[in-house]
Amino acid sequence: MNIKKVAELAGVSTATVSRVLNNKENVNLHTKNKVENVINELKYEPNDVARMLYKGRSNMIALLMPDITNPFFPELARAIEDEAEKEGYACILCNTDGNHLKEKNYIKAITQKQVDGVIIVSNTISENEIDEINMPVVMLDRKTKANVHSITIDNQSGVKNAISYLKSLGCKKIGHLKGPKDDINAQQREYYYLKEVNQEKWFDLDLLYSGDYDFDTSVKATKKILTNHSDIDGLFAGNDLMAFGALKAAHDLKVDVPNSLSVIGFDGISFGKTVIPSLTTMEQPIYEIGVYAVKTLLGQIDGRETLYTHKNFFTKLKKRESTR
Amino acid sequence: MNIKKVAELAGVSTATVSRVLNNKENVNLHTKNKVENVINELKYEPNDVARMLYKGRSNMIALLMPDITNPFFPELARAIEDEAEKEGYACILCNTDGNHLKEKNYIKAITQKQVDGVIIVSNTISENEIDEINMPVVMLDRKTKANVHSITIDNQSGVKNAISYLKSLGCKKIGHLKGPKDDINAQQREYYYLKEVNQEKWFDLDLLYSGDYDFDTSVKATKKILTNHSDIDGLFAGNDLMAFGALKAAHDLKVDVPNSLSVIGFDGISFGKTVIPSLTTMEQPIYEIGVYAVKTLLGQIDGRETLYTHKNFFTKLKKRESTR
DNA sequence: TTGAAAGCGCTAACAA
DNA sequence: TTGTTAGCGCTTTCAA
Repeated sequence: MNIKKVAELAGVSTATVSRVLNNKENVNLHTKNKVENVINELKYEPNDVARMLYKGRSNMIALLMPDITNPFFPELARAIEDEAEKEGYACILCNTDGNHLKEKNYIKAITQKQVDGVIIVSNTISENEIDEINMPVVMLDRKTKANVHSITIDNQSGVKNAISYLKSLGCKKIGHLKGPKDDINAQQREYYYLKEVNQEKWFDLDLLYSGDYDFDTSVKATKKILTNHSDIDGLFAGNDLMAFGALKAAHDLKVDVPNSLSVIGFDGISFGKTVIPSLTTMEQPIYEIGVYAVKTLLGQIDGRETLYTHKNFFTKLKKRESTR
Repeated sequence: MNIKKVAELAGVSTATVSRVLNNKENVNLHTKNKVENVINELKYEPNDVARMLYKGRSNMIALLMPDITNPFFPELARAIEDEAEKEGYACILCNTDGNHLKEKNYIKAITQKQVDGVIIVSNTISENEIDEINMPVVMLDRKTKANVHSITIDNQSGVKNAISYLKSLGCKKIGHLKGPKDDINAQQREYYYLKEVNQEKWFDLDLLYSGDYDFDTSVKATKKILTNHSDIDGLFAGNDLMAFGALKAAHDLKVDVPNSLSVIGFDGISFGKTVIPSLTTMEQPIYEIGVYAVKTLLGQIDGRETLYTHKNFFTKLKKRESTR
C-alpha cells in the first residue's frame, strides 16, 4: 500500500495525495475530502523512509552513553526520550561501555542511518573525532574545543558546598572516595576536594582513595580506609553509587552513619532516597539537563541555533539521613 | 557524496560500485581495487536510508516498555541493545508509561519508520491491537492469544519457592506486598501467594496489601501493616522496588530485619545487593531474557523462525541478608 | 487547483 | 565482468 494506490482509488495524482498528506493549502476542499476518505478506508500511512530519503532527514536522534545500567543514565535517557518524543523525534539507544571502538562504530552506523543529531556522554572520544561527526552534536558532561554544543555540571561549586556542609556539621577529618582516573568529572571532583581540604592540619593524602564509580570496589576500598583511619568522620563520594558502597562498608564495620560518619554523594539519582540511611547528596537537575540537551540539539538541527553554546548546570544540596 | 560520484571518479557504473560495496563475487579484482581506493579517498559511506527504501528493511528494532527509570528495565534494555547491536541492529527506545495512547502512537511511528520488529512490555495493549501490528512482535511478561511470540516468567514456581523458603526459615506469619491490580504479574504473584498460605491457621486477608510497584507507597503501606500486625515475621514483596520500601519501613519502625522480620523480593535487580540489609529475592535471568527476546525476534525477521513460540523463564532464589 | 515527471541514493534484473 | 535502467515511495518543481 502506497501513495500510488491511494492516488488511483481517489482518481487523482500522487502529487495531490502528497499535498493532502502534508496539509498544503492549495487543494480543493472536495478533492481533499475524496482523498482523505480513501486514506481512511485503506488505513494508509505514508512511508517515513521514503520521506527520509527525499528530505535527507530522519527525525531520529541517537543517545551515546557508557551504560544504561548505570543508575544515572536511565534518568537522563528518560528525560531525553520524553523531550524528543514531544518534538516528534525517535531516540536510538547506544551503550558504548566507554569503549572507543564501539563509539566509532555507533557513530558510523547512525551517520549512515541519517540520524539527525546525537547526544554524547563520553570521556574517550577525542576532540578530532567529535569534529569529524557529520551531524549536530551535544556533548554532555564535558567541555570541548570541538565545534559542538556542550553541557557540564559545575563540580567546583558542588564539591565546595559538599565539603562546606560536612565541615559545618563538625566533621574534623573528611575523606574522598574518587572515581576513575580517566573520567573528567572524577578528576575535577578530586581536584576541588583537595583545594578545599589540603590546608587543613588533619589533611593526609591517604584520605583520598578510589572506588572507580563501582559499588563493589567502593565497599572494599572504604572498608580498608575506615579500618586504617578510624577517626574519619566525613566522607565525600564522587558519585552516589560509590556512596552506596561507602554506606555498605560502614554498616558492615558497624560504623554508625551518620553519628560517627557523615556520608555525602554526588549526582542525586533517585535511588538515594531508597537506601538506609537515605543518602545526602549534591543533586544534579538530571531531568532538566536531558531536556536542555534535546532542545539545544533540535535547535541546531532546525537551523534555529547557529552558534555553539556551552551551558553549566549547578548542583543543589539534598539533605537526607546519611549526614548528621 | 553518493554512489554516483564514486562511480564517476572510479570510471565505472554505479552498479559496479554497489557490487563492491556488497562484496559480490563477480567483480574483477582490478576494478574492485580501483573502486575501493576511491571509496577510501572520499571516505564514502553508503546511505542506509536509500538501502532501507529499496530493501524494505531498516535493521532497527524498537523496545516498548513502561519506563526506563524503573530499575528492572535498564538491565533488560541493556541485554536487548547488546544483542541487537551484535547482529547489526539499532534499538529505538520508547517509554510508554503504560499509557495506551502513547503505545499506539509509538507503534504507528515505528511502523512508518519501517522498523523491522518490536519487543513490547505492556499490560494495557489489547490482543487485537497486538495482532494488528504490522511487523514481528515479541511480547514480554505476558502470554497472549495473539499471533506473536511471547516470553514470561514463571510466577507459580517463583512464589512457591519464595514462600517455602520463608516457611523453612521458621516464619509463622507471612504478609504479601502486592503490585498494581492491572498488572498480570502482580495478579499472579498474589494468586499464588494466596494458594500457598490460605490454608494456614494464621492466615488473614489483612496480610495482603498493596504497594503499587512504587517505593514511597510501599514504605507507607508497610508501616501501617507492621504497626497493626506486630507479629508478622515474613514478608513477600511482589517486586524488588517494593521490597526496598518494606526494608525502609521496617528500619523506620526499628523492626529488626532479618531477625524479627524476613523480607524477600522478586526480580533480582542488581540494586538488591546494594541496599542494607542486602535483599534476598527471586532472581529473574534478566539478561538472558533480553538476549532470548532479540534472538526470537530476529529469527522471525529473517524468516528462519516461522512458528510463534512461547518461552517461560524460571526464577532462582538469591539468598542475601534480608532473610534470617 | 492539479498533474507529469524528476530525483532523493541505492540495488538488482537484464542485457551486453 | 560490466553497464543500463527500472524502481523502492515519497516530495516538489514546473507546466498546464
